[in-house]
Amino acid sequence: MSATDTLRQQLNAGHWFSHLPEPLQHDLLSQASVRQLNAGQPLFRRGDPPCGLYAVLDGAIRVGAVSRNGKEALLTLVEPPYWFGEISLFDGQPRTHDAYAEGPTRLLQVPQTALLDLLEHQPHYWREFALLMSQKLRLAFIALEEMSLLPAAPRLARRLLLITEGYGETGPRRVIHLAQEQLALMLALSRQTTNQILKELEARGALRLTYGEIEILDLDCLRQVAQID
Amino acid sequence: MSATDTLRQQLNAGHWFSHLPEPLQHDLLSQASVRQLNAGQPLFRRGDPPCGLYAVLDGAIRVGAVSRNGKEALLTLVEPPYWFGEISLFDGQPRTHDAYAEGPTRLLQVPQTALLDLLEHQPHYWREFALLMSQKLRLAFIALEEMSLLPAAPRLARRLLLITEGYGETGPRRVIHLAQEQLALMLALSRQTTNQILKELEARGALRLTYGEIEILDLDCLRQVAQID
DNA sequence: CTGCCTCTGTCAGCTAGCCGACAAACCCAG
DNA sequence: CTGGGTTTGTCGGCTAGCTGACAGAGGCAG
Repeated sequence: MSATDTLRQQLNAGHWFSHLPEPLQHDLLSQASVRQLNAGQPLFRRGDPPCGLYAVLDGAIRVGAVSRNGKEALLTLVEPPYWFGEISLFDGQPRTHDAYAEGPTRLLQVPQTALLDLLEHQPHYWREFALLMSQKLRLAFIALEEMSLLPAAPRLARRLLLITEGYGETGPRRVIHLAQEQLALMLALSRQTTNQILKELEARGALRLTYGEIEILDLDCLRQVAQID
Repeated sequence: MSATDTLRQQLNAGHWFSHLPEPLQHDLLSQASVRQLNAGQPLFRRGDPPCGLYAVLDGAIRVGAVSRNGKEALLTLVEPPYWFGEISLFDGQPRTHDAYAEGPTRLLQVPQTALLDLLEHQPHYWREFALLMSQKLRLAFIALEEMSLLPAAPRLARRLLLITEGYGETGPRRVIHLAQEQLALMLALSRQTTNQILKELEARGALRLTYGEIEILDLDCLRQVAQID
């Protein structure tokens, strides 16, 4: 099997890519190059000019921002085989977030110019890329709403459900590899509060906590907490 | 001057529409119809099927959602000449929010089918509509981040700045017609806290409060509070 | 095996912002 | 100009979640 075939197989695990028209899949792969990042290495920062579209192949990318008083907000942890970086493709404006590697990470990059060339000749593909944006906009709206309407516990439960389902992109994952601190940053909670809620969920049998990992045991229990507690 | 010319003039006050290619402006207007809503009348609800793209001509549309325990989150108040409703155009999925008229409201509606027909023949226009989405995604990201990183006062100040600048779509407005309760719902603050912060800003001379209105007096003062307080 | 670093678990304060309550001001329809 | 609905202004008490601190446990490099 060729290297490209391996890539394609890996990427097909994600809904977005696997539902693209075959010619577009081919074009994307033929323009893409693989990049390797070391742990903690930055990919881009807020304010950087557009540099293209990315897919995570191995490892993970932290997408977030740091306020000037040092507090960090983690928007999300992008895991294989999720695509990201499309906003700047559309409006040509600078990056909205910092992105850096969480652990050693392998990425696929499709450069901005190659994409724009492709779209010049195949303008109907704009819609496919916009689909990526619509997914994220829906997720952002949900997050925004939960932030104002829900207390900590159900919010955390919902996020865990989203993560196990790969944010709707992939099949379910039972084990989430994620430090509690990271989860806290995503939910705008303190590490301590996060730990307390997780412990409570563990006591209820919804999940099991181990070092650097959360294992989901009982989806229904989690859903119950996620509704209105 | 014809009715269509009046419309066009009104819509050209917004950046998005005024920067569209002239033929697209024409097509949009020729497919559009004007709708009148009474105060409080719903336009669509969360979960409704796609029904097209809208522009506010007069009045305003409340976009938000109500949780099952009755708490309300107001995402935004859409004012002339802002366009909205484009997510469902791209993914064909149900509406993400409830939308209803705040006071008597005049809308322009371009039906979903007409848009899809148009885009069938002019696929490069997909990008123009995606631009609307990218604006909203950027705003949503900013809101999410501020929610987790900033305390109440600077968050409120920033929102006021955004509103006076028409969220980047129009020129500045000195007087904001908005009840404090609405503002509170947008910021996920209580009405009382919102009032307290506004009073403080008034004492500093940043603004003046009257019944149902906020008049911005000193942008620099507001910016200062908006940074890190 | 050892030492160091990261991550988890758990305290005991503390405080920002919530909630309920109520009075005053404003607006508008009859 | 009157009366009822809406919006603003302001209290005081309450509590969810933050902060800081520290001990223990797991992982890993040498």
